[in-house]
Amino acid sequence: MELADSEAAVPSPEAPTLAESAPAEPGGLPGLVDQLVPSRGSSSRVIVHVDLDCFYAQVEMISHPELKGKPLGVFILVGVQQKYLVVTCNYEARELGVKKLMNVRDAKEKCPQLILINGEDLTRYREMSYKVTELLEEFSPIVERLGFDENFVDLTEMVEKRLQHLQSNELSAVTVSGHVYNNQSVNLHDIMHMKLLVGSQVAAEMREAMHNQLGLTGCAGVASNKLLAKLVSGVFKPNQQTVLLPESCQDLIHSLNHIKEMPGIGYKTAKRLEVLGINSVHDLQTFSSKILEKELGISVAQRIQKLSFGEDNSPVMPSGPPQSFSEEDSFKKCSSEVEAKKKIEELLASLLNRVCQDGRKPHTIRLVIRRYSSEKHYSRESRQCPIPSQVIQKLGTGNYDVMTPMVDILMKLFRNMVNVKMPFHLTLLSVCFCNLKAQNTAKKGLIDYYLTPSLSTTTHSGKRSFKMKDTHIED
DNA sequence: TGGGGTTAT
DNA sequence: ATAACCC
Repeated sequence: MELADSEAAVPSPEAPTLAESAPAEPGGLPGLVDQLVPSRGSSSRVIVHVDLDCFYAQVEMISHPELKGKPLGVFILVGVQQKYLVVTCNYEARELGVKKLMNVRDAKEKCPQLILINGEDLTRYREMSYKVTELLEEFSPIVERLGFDENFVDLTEMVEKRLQHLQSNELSAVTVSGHVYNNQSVNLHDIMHMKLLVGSQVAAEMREAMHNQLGLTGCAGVASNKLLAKLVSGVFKPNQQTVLLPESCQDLIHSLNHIKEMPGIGYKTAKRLEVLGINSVHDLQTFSSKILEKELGISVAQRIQKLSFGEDNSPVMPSGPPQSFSEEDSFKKCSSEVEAKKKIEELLASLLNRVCQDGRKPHTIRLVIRRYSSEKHYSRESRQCPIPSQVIQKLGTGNYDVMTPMVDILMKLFRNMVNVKMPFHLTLLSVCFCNLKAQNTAKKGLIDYYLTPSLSTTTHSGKRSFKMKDTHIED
């Protein structure tokens, strides 16, 4: 069976096969390779998904080495009922019956010796998370973050280079590192098999480096696209890795018990599919494309139906530095402007620290609220506006008071959303800095003006012209 | 269920 | 500005 990847069906001229790109000189890849290359031509990729084991718990065990070997849970305060939940725990705790998202009461009952750590402050988790990403970027710069504890890396180029440097007699000595999904046997004459095996070796090197340099363990999955790499990385846990060979692709996706388990099909889409009688991967594969497009729109329909076949042509997008910084606080009730201002000031203070460390400067600020509603309607409202250029410039520079003007702006945004003369009941406040730019203060506006006049935020006369989506803040 | 993030519309 | 997705 050919690789069930949509791009494989369309050989692209700019993506030469291994044979075409191999050096013609002796000692490169000799004639043997010609036999190895599939007649179709192939732009098949090798992707690894790296997934840290119970990340927060691992970070805590590094911070508190005396806790190693003991059952450990990380908890946060949640919900309108203000109860504590264990968001993650180490494997010692799991063996004693503690589960993720378990109420702290139940967890303590099951496991009285459980040690609990407050996981509210994400700072150390965030820092360690970026150390992992940076370590992976040393292998290949194409690294995409997914949350704090997962990364995708596109290994295609690396793997092809490694294969090219092998002598023909070494080719048959290539072995897999870790598990092969389904225990499928490897065909040493299949070029994609060889690429994936080399991918599994790189994955092992990555896990080894994470362990040696950062003291972290995790899983890895190697496959021909992101979807499959992610699905296969979870097959053997913890601290193990698995490679998927193309012939076992259908087995892997049919191992899902419900479409909701398919990454990319979230709560809403799953609910709408259920109404249509679609529950399993097979249901989705065989459902009428036309009807699905009518129900979900052509874009979502085509994307998720491809996912159901294990096809995913989405590229690994290098994440680079974060595109936004935000801090939230949720609570039972906030019903006065003074109270809101206090909370906003707290959020802002920590954000300013983070933004200062980053070095880049945010050009937009956003305030997010959630209003109390008896329905479970989980809906947030937000207002954003540009940060005045004078305030931006003072951002990194020590002790000028940047809090006051910022709080001022935020309170204007607040009053734009909330009629403070009427009673209100909020359950969440969040402040977000986005539209980050390398601090290039002087000429940037001018360049922007020439390149994209309609999007420029600064005119030569110095007046502001806001984008439509930014709310004007005036007195 | 929170406290983060991203992209698409 | 919101809604969907991910963790």
